Amino acid sequence: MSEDRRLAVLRAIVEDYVATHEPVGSRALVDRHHLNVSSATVRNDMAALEDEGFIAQPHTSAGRIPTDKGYRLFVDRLTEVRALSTPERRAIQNFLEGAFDLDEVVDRSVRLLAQLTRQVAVVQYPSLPRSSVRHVELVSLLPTRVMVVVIASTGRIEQRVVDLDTPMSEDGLAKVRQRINACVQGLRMVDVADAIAGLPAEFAPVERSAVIALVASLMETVAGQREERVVISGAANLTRVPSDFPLTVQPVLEALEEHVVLLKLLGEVEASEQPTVRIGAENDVQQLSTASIVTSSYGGEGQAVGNLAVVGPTRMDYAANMASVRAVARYLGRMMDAQ
Amino acid sequence: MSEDRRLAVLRAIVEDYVATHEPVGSRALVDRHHLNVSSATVRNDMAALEDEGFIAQPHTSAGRIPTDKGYRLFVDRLTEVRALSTPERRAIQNFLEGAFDLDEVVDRSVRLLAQLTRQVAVVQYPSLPRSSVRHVELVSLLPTRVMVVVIASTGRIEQRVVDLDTPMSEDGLAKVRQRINACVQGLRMVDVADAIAGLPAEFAPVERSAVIALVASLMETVAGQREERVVISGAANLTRVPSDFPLTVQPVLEALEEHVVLLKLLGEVEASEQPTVRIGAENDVQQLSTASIVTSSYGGEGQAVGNLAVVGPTRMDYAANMASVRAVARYLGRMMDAQ
DNA sequence: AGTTGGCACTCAGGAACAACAAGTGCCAGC
DNA sequence: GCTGGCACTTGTTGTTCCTGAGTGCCAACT
Repeated sequence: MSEDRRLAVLRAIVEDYVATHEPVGSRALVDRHHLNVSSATVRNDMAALEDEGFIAQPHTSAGRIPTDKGYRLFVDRLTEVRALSTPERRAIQNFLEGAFDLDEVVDRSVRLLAQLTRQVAVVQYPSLPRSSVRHVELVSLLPTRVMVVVIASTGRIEQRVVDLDTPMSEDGLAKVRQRINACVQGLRMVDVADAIAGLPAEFAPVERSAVIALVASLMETVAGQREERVVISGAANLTRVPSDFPLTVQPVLEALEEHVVLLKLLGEVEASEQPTVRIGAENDVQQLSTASIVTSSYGGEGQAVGNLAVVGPTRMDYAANMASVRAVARYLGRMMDAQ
Repeated sequence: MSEDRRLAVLRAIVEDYVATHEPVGSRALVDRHHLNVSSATVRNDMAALEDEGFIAQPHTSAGRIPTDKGYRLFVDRLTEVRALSTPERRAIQNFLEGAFDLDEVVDRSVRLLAQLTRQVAVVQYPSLPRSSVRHVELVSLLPTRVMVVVIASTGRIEQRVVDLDTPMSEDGLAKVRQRINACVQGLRMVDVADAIAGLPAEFAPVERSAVIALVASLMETVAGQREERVVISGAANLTRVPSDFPLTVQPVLEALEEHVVLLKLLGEVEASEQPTVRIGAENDVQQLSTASIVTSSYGGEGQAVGNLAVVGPTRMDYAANMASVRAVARYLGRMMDAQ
């Protein structure tokens, strides 16, 4: 009993099941794939695969379906992430390049990804702490009220209003603005706090308390206390599945509406630029134990600034989805630089 | 045959059907509501209501369900928008006031609305053309590249990058910034274009082309060519309906993902601060012909700057949803001012 | 006229049952 | 180690029959 053929059988089962969404039997298998053996032989292999836990039977007289473990083996050993075709890449690029600002880039990316994969797509905004400062702006709203605006290298804009206890003139504000920018421009967000900590000392005592307030507010902003933002698209794709999945569509949708859950989902995999796959119960979000997630980070110049993902049933086309995720992540990273 | 009783019967049918999601028969009706007549009498009334098109039978031997026309009559003549209870209002206010910036206000509003109504909620960002200018900022990225940032009175921030054909110094930029703000601060967006059209003429010829580019970019920004933004929440609520609705959940979800459709939906009703209801086929979006929409505009000081809506099956609790929509619209409008 | 009890009629939904088809496990033989 | 054959299991499909909720209509009552 050759080990190779057993793997080939597993691959065939996964492929067929993904295509048809129906348990696949030994007969159908030999018909559709040119394994040059009889159905009885395949049956023996299947029995072995079942013993090892790679496939399972929904009920005694039905075909087999892959288990999570089976998908895992499939992804690890039997899948090549194939590159997208040139026209496909062109389409992606054209679509993303039409965007004007960050909101639009992110919005288009997530929709594109949902469309390419026909699954639910999730894209995280560039994480503030992981990007750098392009410019800090101080806008005087009232003599004692200033809006602090931070423009990140990724194009993301963060703002916050501060009330000062002593009024500050436009000129004074200009001076502070100038000093702050001199200190922090180009710095990574995480380094900003240290860089400006000493600033208030430079100023005359009458201005100092106001400067302290401004600096504090800036620190808060770059600390990114505020929850990271994520957007999702393609929820409708969840409903487009045959009919037994609908039962599980509600918990999945609910989970996806919880930004906390989403961020956890995206956050777990810090590292790789290569797409990562988590299958069924492998991901810790209980409600998503019937779903698989393909994640990747994105970012310009090898520096990851955010993550994106595709969520779908475990019976998804892993190869295609990994390819799409990788492609969108790359172009998105490139856009971050270009902005 | 009293006209009043016929209306009472219709009301009872709507209420029961909304509660149970099952066709309601004459027997059940007299049991649950204290109409002091026999089921035979109610049957006569029902036959009349059916002739007039207010109710219908799914099949011969079943109870009646309201038609769109029936819901319409119910909403117009039989519904009082009851105010929310004080604790409810308090909860809303507390929840919304915790928000830091516009994104968070909008995000919280839409989630709140979805939670209150247990339907899908949609909130449009404050429309740029309908709000006014708080501040314009010009940020020099390179000598020949400037980011134009417009901060609206609602807290919304819009940005755009311009390439200049002649470089511009920081000082020059400061002068332009100062002049622009002097012209446009506090103006309504629609009036901005006129106000700055004459500006380039004030500047020396060497600077003029750059100023023209900046002014043009600012005009584009306030024109709001860029599509209006909307956010939705509560998609999971669509799946929480009994079981015959699932068939229609997909087109609804799809429609909701199309921002164009959403904006159309929200845009149709310009006017009233009072919640407006569109029932089933009354709204022109074909995919939503099995859904009802409760819309309202919101805005500070009687000035509408955006719309929000709740989308659900025609068999929704209109009174409650109208109350929630109105309440959230009010608080949201108040937040716009406060920011 | 308006209301009511009574009654025959309709029809969706469920239960019970048979026939069927797909698929399996296992075994003897090549 | 592979294969054909065969008995066995079980979900699916279709049929029939029954039940109950609900109706429409009519004759009688107020």
